[in-house]
Amino acid sequence: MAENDDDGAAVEELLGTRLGYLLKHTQLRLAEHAGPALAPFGLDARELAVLAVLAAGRPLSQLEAARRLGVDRTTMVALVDALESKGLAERRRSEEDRRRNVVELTEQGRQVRADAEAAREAAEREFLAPLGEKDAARLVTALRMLIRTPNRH
Amino acid sequence: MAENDDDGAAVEELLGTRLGYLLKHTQLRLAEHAGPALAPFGLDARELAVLAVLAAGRPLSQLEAARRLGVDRTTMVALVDALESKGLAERRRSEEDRRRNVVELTEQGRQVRADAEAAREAAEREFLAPLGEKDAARLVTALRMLIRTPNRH
DNA sequence: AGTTGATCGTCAGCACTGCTGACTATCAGT
DNA sequence: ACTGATAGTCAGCAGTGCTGACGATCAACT
Repeated sequence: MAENDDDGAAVEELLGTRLGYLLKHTQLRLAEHAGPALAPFGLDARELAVLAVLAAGRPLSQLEAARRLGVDRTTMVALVDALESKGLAERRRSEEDRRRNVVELTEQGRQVRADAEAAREAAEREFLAPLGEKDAARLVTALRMLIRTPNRH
Repeated sequence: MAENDDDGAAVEELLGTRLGYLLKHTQLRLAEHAGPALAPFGLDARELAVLAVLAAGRPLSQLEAARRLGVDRTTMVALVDALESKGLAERRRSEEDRRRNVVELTEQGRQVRADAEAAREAAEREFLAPLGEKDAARLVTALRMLIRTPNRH
């Protein structure tokens, strides 16, 4: 082959410092890893995140849940649709403000959430394992900081 | 407001350990930051990555370029279309293997690539600044390792 | 009461990305 | 010449994320 040895190394050097590339492919790898872990529960990561937000405190309206997840309110419609059709959550008209749909987990939803969360955590730990505990923690901290830091244009 | 103080803190604790959430939102923040930096060149990050791969070594076929970037070959068609229409790259039928389109940068392409790369690097440095040099380097190393590590299912 | 402006949920529709499948042209081996 | 594989192209589909519109509802003001 004319394909010499530069393939791996060159790509490494070219793209290995591109933050966008690194983030994107890390995400892809994580999805490959975590997807199968959640499949048995009939959930994907986004749906599980919604369950987690709903299970956290007092019942939330769709918009509140959307804001906490950083998704659009129109996206949340489909998300809640999915959870409702799976019997994991229920919409209920708010009595105080009848514009709002209060979304609450069903008993099954609570159960599935707990089990799926455990599976997700295990999958993430496994995914991060090659870094070692200290570096894994540093990675999480770093990402959190980058997200929180306001954009100074 | 009934919205108490739990908002920020609760989300932090709930989602701040979700690797998928962190990666996704870090990417969003980066895009917000780097997008404007590349806009003056009429490029987005993906197109610039293609330019970088093409400028790296000997001329590549579309498929080779696609493989190095980790994109689909059908996606590369549109990517090269865009670069060609901007006068930054040119397709040329390979003489050795007439199935292949060798893609080469134009002089303008080389120029734009160099300038845009500098802008991208500056934007990324700025984006990573809150971490400090050491932690920024650690982040890059960690992501690289996660990508390279084979998925052990 | 009536009016106005905002908010929440919903839907239709658009854009972008990433894929599959089919097709043509070409190559390599038989 | 025949076969199987490969490169590029295109049409089409699915997922995601948005905008714009709409009806219902609320809050404030007249």
